[in-house]
Amino acid sequence: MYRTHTCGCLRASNVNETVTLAGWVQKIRNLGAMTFIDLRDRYGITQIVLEEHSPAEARAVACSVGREWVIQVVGKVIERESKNPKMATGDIEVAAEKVVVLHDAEVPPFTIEENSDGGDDLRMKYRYLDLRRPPLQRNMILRHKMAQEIRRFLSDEGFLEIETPCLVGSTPEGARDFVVPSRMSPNQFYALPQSPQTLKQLLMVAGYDKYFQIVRCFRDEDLRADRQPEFTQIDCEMSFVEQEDVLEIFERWAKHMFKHVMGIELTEPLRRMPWIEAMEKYGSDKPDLRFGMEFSDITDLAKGHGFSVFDDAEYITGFAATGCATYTRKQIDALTEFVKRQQIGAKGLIWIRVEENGVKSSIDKFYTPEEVAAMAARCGAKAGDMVFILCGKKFKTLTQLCALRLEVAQQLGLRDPQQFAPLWVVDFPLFEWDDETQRYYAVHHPFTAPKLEDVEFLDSDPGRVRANAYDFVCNGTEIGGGSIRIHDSALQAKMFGLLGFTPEQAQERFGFLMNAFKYGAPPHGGLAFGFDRLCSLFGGSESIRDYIAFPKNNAGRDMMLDAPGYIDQSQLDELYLSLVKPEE
RNA sequence: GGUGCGUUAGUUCAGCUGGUUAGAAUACGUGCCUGUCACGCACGGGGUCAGGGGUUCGAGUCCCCUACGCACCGCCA
Repeated sequence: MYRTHTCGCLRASNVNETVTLAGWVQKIRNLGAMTFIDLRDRYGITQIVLEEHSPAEARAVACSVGREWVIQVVGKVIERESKNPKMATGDIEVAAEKVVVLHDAEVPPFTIEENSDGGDDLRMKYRYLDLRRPPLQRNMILRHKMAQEIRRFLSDEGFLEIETPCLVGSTPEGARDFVVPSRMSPNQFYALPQSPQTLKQLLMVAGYDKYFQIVRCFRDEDLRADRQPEFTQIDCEMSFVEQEDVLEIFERWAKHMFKHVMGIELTEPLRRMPWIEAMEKYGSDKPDLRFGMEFSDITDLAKGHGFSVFDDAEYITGFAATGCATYTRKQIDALTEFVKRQQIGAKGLIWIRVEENGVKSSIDKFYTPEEVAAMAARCGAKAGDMVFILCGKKFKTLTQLCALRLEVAQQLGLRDPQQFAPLWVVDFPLFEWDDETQRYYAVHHPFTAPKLEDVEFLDSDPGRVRANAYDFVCNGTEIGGGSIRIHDSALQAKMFGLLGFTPEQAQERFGFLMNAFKYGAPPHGGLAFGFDRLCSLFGGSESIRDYIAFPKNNAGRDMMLDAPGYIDQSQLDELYLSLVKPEE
């Protein structure tokens, strides 16, 4: 037997027991005649002690080991002479009688401690060492616990966990597919699923009216801190439901997760915000509601006073930055530079400083103090606040102001990861017009059902049609989203037409789904949550990499495996593939 | 496809306006030490300043290119 106990479980009540422990050497403190070894496994650290009466062989072995060696220790649990209240096992130590080296170790490239000294890339290359560290272990445990709670809740609600394939057909629209060549079908390719969307709809046709799956999805797009090329979704679908049914059950699910994972009771119903309100008040379809600073449309107040910047703008909007009247010229200039950066692209920033005795602004020469004060009042500014205003094309301006709002909130320390502000964003538009290709695209996907009351505008004004689609948003992050699907063949055919598919193209690309519907499709809908994002939300980190055991780097590479990599010519031959030189 | 920041000891970093032999902390090695737990003390080894090119009497430092890393924009139905 390698061990009788873990390194985290021994307490004063175990004193006088003879135990066997095994683990990694965290630290050796050799005081000459005495040697202390901190022995670590994922359960904790136990101090091993050797002194001059310890067996000579054990002492010799103990003095020879280094950091991260794997050793086994047999010894007696004794009460410590000097206790360590900072350690769970701090009342006891194990007086070693025998020490066995199970494996030696090279000096690790970074310290395996709570706060490592290693940089990101080094820790990624030696991910198996990074995963030994307590913070990563806590993250993996959190992820496990969350998966357990997801399964418990959904299973109790009658959902069946059903697996769908990873080798599927390529879908032309949406994200780029990862493709897999087929040896048995020369020149043909599987694709890895971007999500099991159509498969779960087929499960609804098959009568499995409550389905879920914690499932890996693949998208060959550029990465971000919150985006990996392979990621995990909590994928759910239900039959015979309307939007209200889906929101109800997954609101209970969300509250279950907050309660059982985080210990947070959410008693109030979740706020539901129409998409247009989210855009106009927060400049985003995923608003951060941990703080206020909502936007107000001041177009009517600002236009027509001879200030050409405003007069030429389609939309003028601003918000009151709480307590920022004290901002210096330098700070305002820094924020102006921030909004003018290429990624944001605003032309400039207008400000109004609101104080007890009046207002001062960057547009004082175009407006009377009363007119400036009216704009500030519209934005809800109180004495001590600073109003920031942007103008231009409506949605572009709103998006720019959103970036500023989040930046100001960051500076004010309002984006507290311990605080949670979840909500539903509802009533998304069904279509989005693309200037470049001069056609409408589905905001969500082509199976999303329009709102019944908006169907009449499908032909006359597609941009006005709202979808039965909804997102679960928390702290400025989209955690999940879904929709009621179209289950009517005629409406689905019309949708494909509006999205620019000929009936033949629609049949070729989505025929398997439309054909299935012919055999009796129930009304259905569902949603999917980003499991990695949910983990990082609960865990309090910005990056989902911290919750994935073996993540990819910025360029989509696995730095530990050094993948992707080249394959043998024989493998290529077998797959009927030949390579071309990338362009220089 | 694009923007920004970064790359100096095993590691994390400092290195000013270009100027003698590139430093600190930590880690590592050796020795001493009977109650440490960030042990202490002493000594020691450790550098292609990411790579290449340029400017200059002289480049870790300035310029250009490349590679790599991180963040972001585009992209992500």
